[in-house]
Amino acid sequence: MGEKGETNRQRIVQAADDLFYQKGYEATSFSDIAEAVGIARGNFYYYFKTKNDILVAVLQKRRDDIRAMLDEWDKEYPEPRARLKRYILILVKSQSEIENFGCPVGSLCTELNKLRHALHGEATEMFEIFRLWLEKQFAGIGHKKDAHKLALRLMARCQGVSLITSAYSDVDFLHREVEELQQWIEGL
Amino acid sequence: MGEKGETNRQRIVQAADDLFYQKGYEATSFSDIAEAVGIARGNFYYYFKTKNDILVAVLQKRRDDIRAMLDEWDKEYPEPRARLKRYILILVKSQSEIENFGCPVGSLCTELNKLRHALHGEATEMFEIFRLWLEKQFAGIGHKKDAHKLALRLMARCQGVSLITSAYSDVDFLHREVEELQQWIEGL
DNA sequence: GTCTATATAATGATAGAC
DNA sequence: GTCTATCATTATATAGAC
Repeated sequence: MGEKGETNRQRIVQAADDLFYQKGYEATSFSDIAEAVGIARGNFYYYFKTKNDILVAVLQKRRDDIRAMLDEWDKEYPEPRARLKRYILILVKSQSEIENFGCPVGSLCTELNKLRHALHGEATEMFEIFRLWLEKQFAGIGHKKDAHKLALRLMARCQGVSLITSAYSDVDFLHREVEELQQWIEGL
Repeated sequence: MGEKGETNRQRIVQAADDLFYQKGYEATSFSDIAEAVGIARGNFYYYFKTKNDILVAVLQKRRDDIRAMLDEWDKEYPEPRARLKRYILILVKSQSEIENFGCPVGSLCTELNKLRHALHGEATEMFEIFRLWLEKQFAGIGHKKDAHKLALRLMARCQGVSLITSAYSDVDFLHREVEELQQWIEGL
């Protein structure tokens, strides 16, 4: 595997990642991905044998991306409360994507769950990475006992905001809820 | 259109409704629906010409079902606060379906939005029916000015609970959040 | 590593006998 | 109203030339 090959493989995974998010897993075909990357369908199978293999790679990449993002936040924000507020701020920073396609984590988990897909557990792992990180931050502001409950609640509230925002294409709602969530964290 | 025809048509719509919820719209084929009803694929087209036509009928039925349910609640619960608490109680009453497939309204809206489907607006109409009804109840307990904001917030929170519950298959989380939501309504 | 076929199955959809 | 047969298209997937 030389440099060129690695790069092309990465391009395929990135294109699949985007399309699974924007169109959904089922609705995305090999042709869609191949077209987005600019390679022939046949060549496609040199990198991935099945659609399942691509999903494995996409989920792996997403988990890596999430871990890298949380590491960045840990460096940038020393205070646990500031980290919690940064988490909520994803909604604002990704508002246009959320308005169009909802949350990439939540919508993929929902779809794979309905498909009774073998990789549903790997998708939920994305939530788990966030949850464990959020628990640490809640514990850090003196809610060690409630950390689990609060972490799940915060994720759920952000999921709800994402879903309603995309259903209504209403970013004003998103901003109102982010404000309220920030105040909630502030007051804990 | 005789009685038998009406009944068979209703059976098709009911089967499609269930399958769109449990498997998703894209993942459900004509064969799936025909098999569930117990009729041949060919006969199927006597009732619906396109998959789009079935979705129209399913969305129509869902909206009718929601309106009928809210009318029932209006009769059963005279107090607006009791009505709001009844709304939240859907989560508990449908807990096993939610654990397996999430919220039928939210997940269909998300999928049709990603597909850039022409009927996405009709799906969001389901949320609108709930929202208008919730607004009335919030206004009825003295939150006329905040009614819009609170209605959307309550729907979003229930969506978040449904999504996390299904991702984790964690009905304990659902019960904890329902308890918290009931207290929130109680304290308003 | 990349391409052009091509195999195979399933999909949405139609025609027409009964 | 119901069925069988069939079509066109698209999907995943493979073989093999270059």
